[in-house]
Amino acid sequence: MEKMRADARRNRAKVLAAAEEAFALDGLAVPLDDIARLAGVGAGTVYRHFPSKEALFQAVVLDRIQQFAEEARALATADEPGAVFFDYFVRVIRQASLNRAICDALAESSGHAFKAGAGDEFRAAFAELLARAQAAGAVRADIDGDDLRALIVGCLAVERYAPGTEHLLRVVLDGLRAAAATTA
Amino acid sequence: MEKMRADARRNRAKVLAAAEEAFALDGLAVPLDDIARLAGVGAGTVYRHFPSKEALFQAVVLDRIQQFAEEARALATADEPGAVFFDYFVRVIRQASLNRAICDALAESSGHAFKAGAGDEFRAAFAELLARAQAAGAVRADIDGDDLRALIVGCLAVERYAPGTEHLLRVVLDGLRAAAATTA
DNA sequence: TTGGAATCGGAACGGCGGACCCGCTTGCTG
DNA sequence: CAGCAAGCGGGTCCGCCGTTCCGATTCCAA
Repeated sequence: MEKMRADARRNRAKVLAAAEEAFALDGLAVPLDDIARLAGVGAGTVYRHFPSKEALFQAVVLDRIQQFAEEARALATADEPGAVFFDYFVRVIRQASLNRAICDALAESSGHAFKAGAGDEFRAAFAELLARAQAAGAVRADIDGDDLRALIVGCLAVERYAPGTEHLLRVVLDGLRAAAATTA
Repeated sequence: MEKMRADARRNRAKVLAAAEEAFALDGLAVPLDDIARLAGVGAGTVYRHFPSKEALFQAVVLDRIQQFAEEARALATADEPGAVFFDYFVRVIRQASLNRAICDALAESSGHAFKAGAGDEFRAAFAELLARAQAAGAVRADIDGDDLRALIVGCLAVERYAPGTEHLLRVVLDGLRAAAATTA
């Protein structure tokens, strides 16, 4: 990895940058040729550095997901766990709706996507925030980490279907605040 | 349409039945060849009866959507508008999560899908139920018919991502019940 | 029964997109 | 500076899918 030829390293970086941009805009749907063209290289060069389109995608989103997880861990000891939880939830939704790559990554059926476990890290860290908020009585109790992830996917679908409708996010947030017993 | 040859009419019916089954299972993603095979006819026969795959899809879902609209109109004069609204909402979600075709139909960016206006009929009828529930104070006021459709799409995304998690639907329902001012 | 037209069915076409390969280029090393 | 291996690129193959075409078949009416 370190003893690559200089031009190879340069091209690898160009491909990563182009992929980040292209995936952010159109998600996994972007053709690999477009990424190659944007990077100013041939498709073969992309395959020299990454075994498949999927691998390239994961290389692009992995550190962003880890960033999310890191951020969540840093917030795990904060005061006001309720406010912290909701702020974080909103931030994740906002980031993801600006970046189709994150969207697709979160929406992929859990399991085969991040074998490195970045997805699990994220879910675990988020679940910790959730548990604290629940302990503080700020979030209903009948929800767990997996539910949270599903809700995020749902919010992203709403955002994609009707962009710029932030008040719908509030519906979900209020639903999370509600006591479980409210339901008929 | 009436003076078709007997076998033609029979084949048309077989295609419609096969399409209904296949679309219900896999949505628009199902290859047209599969539908033809399931119907026991050739692809050419499908195209004799429907100008495109999209047209076939609409022929399949159109009357179901209209059925929804009809049902909503029938409920528009019922007592207890709040309960009626929530029941209807849940029923739509349930039906759609059992039928990928309805799912895809509702998720398609509004506009080019049902030029006959079945989609608009549905939205209008649902909006009427919504307005009555809001007038009765059972649903928050900062929501309109389009928001509702977006929420449905979101709920369907949740259901598809994590099947069988009905309690997440309750989160949204409780969010709809909540007064708008609850949000920080 | 039979002629011919409507219908059938699946082979063929075209476009798209992911993966691979091979002749040419380029940069490292001695 | 020269030689060679690593790297490059895009042309190519392959599979998938919507659509079209046409020879074979079936139905209807005279």
